[in-house]
Amino acid sequence: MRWRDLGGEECSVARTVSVIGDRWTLLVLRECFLRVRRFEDFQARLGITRPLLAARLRKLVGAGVLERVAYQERPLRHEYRLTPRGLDLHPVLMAIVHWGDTHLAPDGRRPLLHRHKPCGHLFDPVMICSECAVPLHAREVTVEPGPGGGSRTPHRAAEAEPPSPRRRARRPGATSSG
Amino acid sequence: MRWRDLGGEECSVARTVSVIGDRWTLLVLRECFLRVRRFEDFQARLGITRPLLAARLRKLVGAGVLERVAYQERPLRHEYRLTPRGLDLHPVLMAIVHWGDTHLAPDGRRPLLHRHKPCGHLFDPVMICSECAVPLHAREVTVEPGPGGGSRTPHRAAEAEPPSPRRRARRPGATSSG
DNA sequence: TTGACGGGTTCAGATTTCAAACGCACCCTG
DNA sequence: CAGGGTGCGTTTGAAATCTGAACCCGTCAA
Repeated sequence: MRWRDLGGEECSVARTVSVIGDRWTLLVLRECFLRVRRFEDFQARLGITRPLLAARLRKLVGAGVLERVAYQERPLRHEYRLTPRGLDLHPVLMAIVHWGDTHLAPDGRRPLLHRHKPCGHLFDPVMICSECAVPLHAREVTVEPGPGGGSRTPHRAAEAEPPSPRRRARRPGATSSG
Repeated sequence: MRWRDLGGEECSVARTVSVIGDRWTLLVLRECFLRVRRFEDFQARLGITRPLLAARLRKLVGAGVLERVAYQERPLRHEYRLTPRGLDLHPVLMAIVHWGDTHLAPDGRRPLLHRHKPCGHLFDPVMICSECAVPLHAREVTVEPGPGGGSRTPHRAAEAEPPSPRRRARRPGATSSG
C-alpha cells in the first residue's frame, strides 16, 4: 500500500492519516492553532524547508483543513487559516499534546500549559462518551461495522483479496497448482 | 530539523510526533487497539512491508508504547501488546477516528461504530475541560509557558539559535547587537 | 527429509525528503 | 528607470527512506 492510496482505505484512521499523518503536517497544524498564518512565519518557527512547507500547505488547503485568503492586495499576499474542518482537528492536537505532556515531558515539566477561557482554569483535556459522559478507557470500547464498512470484519477485508500467494511466495516455482 | 531531532524539541507535539508521527505507526496502533498482536497479522491486515513493520514495532517497543511478550515457548514466539503508556494513546486514536468519520466518510457513512461497554451505547468521543467539564473549542483555549518551557514565546525559541545563516543569508551583518 | 509456519533480516532499486539556490511580482529609494 | 528588499514559492541534485522479493532460523508434522 502506498501512502497516496491511504485516502481510499475503508477506515477513518487511514483516511485521516492520509491528511495529517506525517511529521510536518502535525507541526504545521500546531502552529495554526497558535495563530500562525504566514508562510515565512511557519518557516521560521518550524525550521521546515520551503519546498516541504509549500507542499504541506498546498495539501492542507486541498484537504479543506486550511484556506488561503488574501490579507493585502498590493502586492497580493495570502495567509493560511484554519477552516471549520481544520478547527475540528483541535481534539486531535489536544490529545497528542496531552500524551506528550504525560509521557514524554522530563520530570513532568510541561513545555506549555493550556487555559480554558470560559472557566479560567489551567486544564487537561479529557475524552468522554457522548452518551453517558463518563471518561473513556480503551478496554471499555468495542467496535462494530458501520454503514460505510462493507466487509465482515471491522477492518479492511483481508480475505477479499484476489488469489494472491499465501504470504510471500516462498518458492519461485511452487505455486503451479494449489 | 531532522525527524530524529524532533524528540529533543521543547514541545509535546513534536515529541509525540517523533513517536507516532508517521503513516504506518498510527495504523499499527489502530490494529493494536483492535486487539491485533502478532507480526503476521499486522502484516496481513495492513499490507505494510515486513522490514518496515519490524522497524515500527521495534520503535514502538523502544518508546514503551508496546511490549514484546512471549506467548509460547517452543518455538519461542512473541506478540506485541499495548503497555499502559500505549493504552494512553487511545484518546489520540479516538480523536483521529472521529475526525475522519465526521469529515472524510462519504455521505457520513462511517466504516466503524464504537460502543461504550459501561453504558451500552454507540457513542462519539467528546473532549472536555478537566476543570469545568465543558466541551472544548479551539477558540476558547489559550496557551502559556509551562515549567518545561524555557523561552519567552510559547514556541521554540526562534531567536536562540546559533548564528546560522538566517534563511537565505540575505543581509550578512544586520543583527550585530540585538 | 521435506514442507509449512511464525518471525524476522538482507539487499537492490524506486520514492521522498532535504537544503540551497533561483525566479517572480511588487514596493521603496534615488 | 536602475538597484535593493520582501513575500512566496519552484527547481535542482544529494541524502534518507520505503518497497518488493528473497533469504535465514527454529520448530513441528508427515
